[in-house]
Amino acid sequence: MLQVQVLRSHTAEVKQKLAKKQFKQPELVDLIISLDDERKRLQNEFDQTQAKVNAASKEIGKLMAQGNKEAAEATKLDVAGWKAALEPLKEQMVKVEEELQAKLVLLPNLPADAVPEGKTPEENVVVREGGQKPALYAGAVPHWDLIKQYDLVDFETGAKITGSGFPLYKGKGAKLQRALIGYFLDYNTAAGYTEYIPPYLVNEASAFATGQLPDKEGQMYHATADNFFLIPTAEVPVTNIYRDTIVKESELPIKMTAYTPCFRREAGSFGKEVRGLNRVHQFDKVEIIQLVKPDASYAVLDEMVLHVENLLKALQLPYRILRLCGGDMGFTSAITYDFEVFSAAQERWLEVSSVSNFESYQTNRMKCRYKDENGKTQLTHSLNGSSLALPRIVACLLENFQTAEGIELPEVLRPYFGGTTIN
RNA sequence: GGUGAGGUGGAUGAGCGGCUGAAAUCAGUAGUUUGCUAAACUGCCGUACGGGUUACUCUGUACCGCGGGUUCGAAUCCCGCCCUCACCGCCA
Repeated sequence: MLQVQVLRSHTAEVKQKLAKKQFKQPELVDLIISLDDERKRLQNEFDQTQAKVNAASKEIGKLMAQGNKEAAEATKLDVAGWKAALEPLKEQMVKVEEELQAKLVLLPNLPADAVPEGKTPEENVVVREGGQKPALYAGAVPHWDLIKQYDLVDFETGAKITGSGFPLYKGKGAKLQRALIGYFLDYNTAAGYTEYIPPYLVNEASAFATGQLPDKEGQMYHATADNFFLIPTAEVPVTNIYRDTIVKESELPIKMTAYTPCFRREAGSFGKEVRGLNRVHQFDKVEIIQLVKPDASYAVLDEMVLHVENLLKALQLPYRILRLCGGDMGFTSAITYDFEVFSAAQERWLEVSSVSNFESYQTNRMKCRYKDENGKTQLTHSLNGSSLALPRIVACLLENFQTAEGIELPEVLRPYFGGTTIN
C-alpha cells in the first residue's frame, strides 16, 4: 500500500497519478490524511496520559517501599482518574487506526511515468515483437484438437474428478509439462535465481501482504476449515519469505524462482476465449521474483523483461511485449509488461507472462526493509514475472510446431522431454 | 490425533510482579593498539508510532509468540489461541 507520508507530501501528484490508473475516488486521499491527523492527535493525548500513569506507578512503588501507605493510596486515586480517561481514548485510537487502514488499502499503486494513458486493453502499447509467425501446413488445427489427437490432456476426466478447468495431463502431455518446468527452472537458476518449493496454501497474512486480500478473495480458492488460501501464483508464498524482515544492503538483490501449480477461480468467463488450455482453474507456472534497492528497480525490471524475452526466443515462439496502460494494470503494480505469444492455429495472441515492478507497494504491506549505508531503514522494491506460465505456452507450441507427422519440439526442450516429437 | 516441554533482542541464553527495553556471551560495527594472513582493548549495536529540533542531539508511548484478564505497576501471575520441539498413534 501507499505510504501516508507520500500522500501528504505529494497530494496533488498522487491524485493525478491515481486518475491515470482510472481510480475514481481521489477524495479518499484527503480523507486518509485527515484520519492520520486525527490518529496522531489521539496518540499524542494517549501517550501523555499514559506517561503520567507510568510515572505515578513508579512513585507508588517507592512510597510503598518507604512504608508511606497513605501517600501511596492517594496517588492510586490519581492513577484511577487518568486510567478512566485512557479507556475512551484507546477505543477511539483503535477505531481511527482501523478506518485509516481500511481506506489506505483501497488505494491502488501509483503508475510509473512510463505507463501509457488509457482505460482498456486496446490502449496497451506494443513495445516490440519478435520471433517468426509460422506458416502452418494445410491440415493445421487448434491445440484442443491436437490434444485429442495425441491424447495429451483429458479435460472430461479432469472435470469428473474435480470440475471444469482442472486438466488431467496424460502421457506425453504430462511429460511435456515436466520438461517445460525443468527447463524454465534451469534457465532461471542459471541467471542467478535461487530455486524454492514453497507451500501451495497460504494464510491470511501472506495473502494480504502481496495484495490478494482484501479485495481479491473471489479470485482464490479458500480452505475455510483452516482459513488457508490456495495460491493463485507463486508470487504469494515466495514474496512472503521476506515478510517482516530487515535485510542487509549487501544481501540485495534477492532473486528467487519457484515452480508451483496455481489455482484461480476465474469466475464468469466462458466460450472460445477459455477453450482448451486458454484458461483453466489449475495450471502450472514458474515465477521469478526480485527484492531490490529502490534506485535499482527499473534497471532490474528491464533485465527481467529481457530474461523472459530470451526465454521465448529460445522456445522459438513468435511474441510481442506490451506495456499496459493505466486502466489495464493490476492494482498493486507501478508498471507492467505483458508478454503474448501468437497461437498460430487460433490466430490469437495469448498472454504467457506478466512482468511488473511494484516499487514499495507490496513491501510496505509486507514490511520488507533493508538498512542503507547510513543505517537508515528503508523499504525495498519488489518485482516479479512469470517465467513462464505453461498452459498457453503448450497451446502455442502444439499449434505452431505441428506437422503432418506430429509436433516437432524446439531444440531446447528435447533433452528435457527425452525426444523430439509428439506423435 | 494424544501426551509432555517450551516460545525473550541477529544467535545462544538469564530474568519469573516495580531497580528490566531487558544481564551475559557470540555475531555485527566504529575506533585504538600491537603488528601481520590475526589478536587484544574500548565505544556502539531492536522495531514501530508520536512530540520537539529538523544537523547531530533530546523526549513520550508501545512491543519479551498472538489476543484478552488481574494489578497503582507484568517479560514476570491467570485465561484463550497459534507455533516449535520430543515421545506415542496414524500415514505418502
